[in-house]
Amino acid sequence: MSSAPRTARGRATRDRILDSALKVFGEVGYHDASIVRITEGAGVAMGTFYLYFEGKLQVFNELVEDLNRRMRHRMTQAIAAAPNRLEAERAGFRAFFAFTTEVPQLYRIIRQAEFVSPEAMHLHYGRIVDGYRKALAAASDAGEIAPVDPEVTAWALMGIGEIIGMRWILWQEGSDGAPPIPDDVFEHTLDFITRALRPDKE
Amino acid sequence: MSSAPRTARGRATRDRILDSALKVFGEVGYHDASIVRITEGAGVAMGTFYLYFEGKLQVFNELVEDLNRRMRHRMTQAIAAAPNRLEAERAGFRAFFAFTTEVPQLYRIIRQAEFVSPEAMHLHYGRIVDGYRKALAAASDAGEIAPVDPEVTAWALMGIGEIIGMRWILWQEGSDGAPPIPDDVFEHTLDFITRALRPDKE
Amino acid sequence: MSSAPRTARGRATRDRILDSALKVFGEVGYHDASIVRITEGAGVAMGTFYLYFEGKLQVFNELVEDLNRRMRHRMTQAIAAAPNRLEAERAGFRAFFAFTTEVPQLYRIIRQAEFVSPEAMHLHYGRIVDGYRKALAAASDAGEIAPVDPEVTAWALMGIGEIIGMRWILWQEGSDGAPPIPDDVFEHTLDFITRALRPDKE
Amino acid sequence: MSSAPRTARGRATRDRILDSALKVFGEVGYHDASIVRITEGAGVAMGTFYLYFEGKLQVFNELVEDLNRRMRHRMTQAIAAAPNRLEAERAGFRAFFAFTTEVPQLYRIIRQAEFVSPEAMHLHYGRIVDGYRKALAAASDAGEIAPVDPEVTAWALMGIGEIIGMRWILWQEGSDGAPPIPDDVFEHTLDFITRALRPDKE
DNA sequence: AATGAATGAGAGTTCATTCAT
DNA sequence: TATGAATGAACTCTCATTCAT
Repeated sequence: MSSAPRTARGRATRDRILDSALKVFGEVGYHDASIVRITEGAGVAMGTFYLYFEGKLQVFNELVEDLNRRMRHRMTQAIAAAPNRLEAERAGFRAFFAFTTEVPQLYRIIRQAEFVSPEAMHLHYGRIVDGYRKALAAASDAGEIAPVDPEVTAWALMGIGEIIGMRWILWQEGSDGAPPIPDDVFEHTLDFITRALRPDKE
Repeated sequence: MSSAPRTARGRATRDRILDSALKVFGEVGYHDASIVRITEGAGVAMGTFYLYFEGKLQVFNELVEDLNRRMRHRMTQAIAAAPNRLEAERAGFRAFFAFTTEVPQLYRIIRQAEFVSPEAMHLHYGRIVDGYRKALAAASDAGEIAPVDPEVTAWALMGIGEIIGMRWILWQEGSDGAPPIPDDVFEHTLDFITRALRPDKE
Repeated sequence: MSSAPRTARGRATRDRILDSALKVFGEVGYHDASIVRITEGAGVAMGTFYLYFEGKLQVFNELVEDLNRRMRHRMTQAIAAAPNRLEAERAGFRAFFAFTTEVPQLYRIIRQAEFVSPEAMHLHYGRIVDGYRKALAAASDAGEIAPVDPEVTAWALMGIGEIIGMRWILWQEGSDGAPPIPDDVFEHTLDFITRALRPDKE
Repeated sequence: MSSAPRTARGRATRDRILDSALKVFGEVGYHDASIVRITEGAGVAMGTFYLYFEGKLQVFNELVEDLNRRMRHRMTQAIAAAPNRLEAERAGFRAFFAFTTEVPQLYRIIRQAEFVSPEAMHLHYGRIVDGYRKALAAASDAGEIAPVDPEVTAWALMGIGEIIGMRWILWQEGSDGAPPIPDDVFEHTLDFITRALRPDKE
């Protein structure tokens, strides 16, 4: 039976396992990620894994949850000071790409979740869209952006971010980690988004 | 050793296996799809599978290849008569959504390919982008659309199609198949794309 | 998934596994009986086990069922010609001890069932008692034996058979199998039973 | 290394572990009884177990030993005042059933011992039979009972007690413990025994 | 062309036991 | 005296693939 760590040592061990799981899931995928490989990466014995996690699936779900939270946190922080929606988009995408340069596994983990843990996946997208939709609705009402449908637009923007990041961050990943998104790609992406969102000139 | 079917009967068997594989991969995913399940679905014995395919991975690759070809064919056909790029986008997206309503598994199969067969995945996206990029470059040069970066724009559009279709086709899938995309979602999506692409008023 | 054998070869393999399971369960007990050991004893690979059985527990249950059926069959046959209940007891016990000399594992398997598969155990005892009770009730009514309570008496007789057989057959087991029950033990046992059952002299 | 408790506190801890072990072994059986579960039941940490016991097997043996001693003590006490063997049987069975109503686990523990610790099991049955045999031999010589074979008779009586108690005490066990044996079952059982033992009328 | 019995490496998971604290 | 984190051997079970028929 897994249980929460009761000591500082236990907490550290648990974190090392979670870190290792992120790397292994990101590298070889859920199915080819074996518990041994995860624990070896964490420098502990196999049984130790089960002191802290109920099983392979639970650690995966926890990872998705964790990444989602951290990602949204980073984006929220980045957006805070933006004077309007278009600036907010720029800051938000900047933050998103920066985050996934640090944790390129995010793309892979989410896409895997389709079969591994659909609930986790729906939660992930759902949480992002929820916030996005409200912000877009407000901006649309305020005339900061064109009168778009907030729901569809939120999904479209999310789809753009995902595929661009996948193409220019994840797929460029080398042994020394993922590169930042090229400046021109970022600008072209924002051009696209800006055109799609900016209010029509009267 | 697998080999090409020499008789009509053989061809039919092979097709039934491929059909079954599409269903099973789409339903439970590559890893949980067992050869027995695929062959049972095709109404043949397990050994028969290996008469026509070299293994599980090969059948997956063939499936991706096949879906990609059929999808592009449908889109090309649909676009043929379009008078300009914006109309072509409308027709192309219409065709794409129609195709994936028939074969919603496409979304799942492609997203799985990330780990199952990265080459197949890159080929899939690559082929689509290649055509897209050229068309966008031409349209951009011709002033039919705004002066966008063809590569980034192609990816962005693909990302939109994928996520919108996933959300409103795949995820709405019931026991009687996937529904067509709702009209308003389709229109909102095309509003978004149109705004992003239409040339600036001078 | 396990399934019934479809060919003669399959049937033979299944039987060999069942035989081996009986030996191994009887020798080291359910928990220390590993599937590998069972399959090695049957001369097949581990995976073969799962072609014919759903798991370790299922094979155990099947074994209990099988032993119970065979045992009751042997006893029923032996009793058939008995002129009265006391003779039937003699013939029945004779047959029971003969059977368990051939299959001394019976004692061990049943006693294990307490934890391994209580349902199987209840079924085992239940089936025996059912028949016994009816026979005793009839004999009691007919005045062939004393006016005993059939239920309690059935259990008592069963308890006697089990413990005497365990003591003088199972525990005497050597490498060359279990010995028959010593004649005097058998006679003493039947003396005891006879006294307990015979009608009071008027 | 385990060692005898040196303080009153240690003694109490040890007893709590033993109590918990009895419950757990009785409930889920030796193999499914985990040390954690036993220690949790005793309200101590896992490591504490090994301060007082050498291992799982040792605690099991100690339990068998303990139960055997307590059971025989209760029966000896109960029999002490009996005027003859038949009365002694009545008192002894009464005490046995009373004891196992308090500790129904006894049945389960003994039957498990077959594989867990054959020595413990033989010792258990051996000790009971030893006393029984002598008493029966004496009673037989004295003409208090029929001229039975003491050894076989001792085992037969033990077998009766075990199976009747199992059927009407252990198997009736509810969440609030085991019920006493029903009066009529007790009387029928003693009828059976009495008939089997009473001296022939001359 | 088709079958399905057989294989065995490899997976996730459990748990008695040790030992540093 | 007591703790609980850590270990790793051993377990049951799965399934892609082979091959005799």
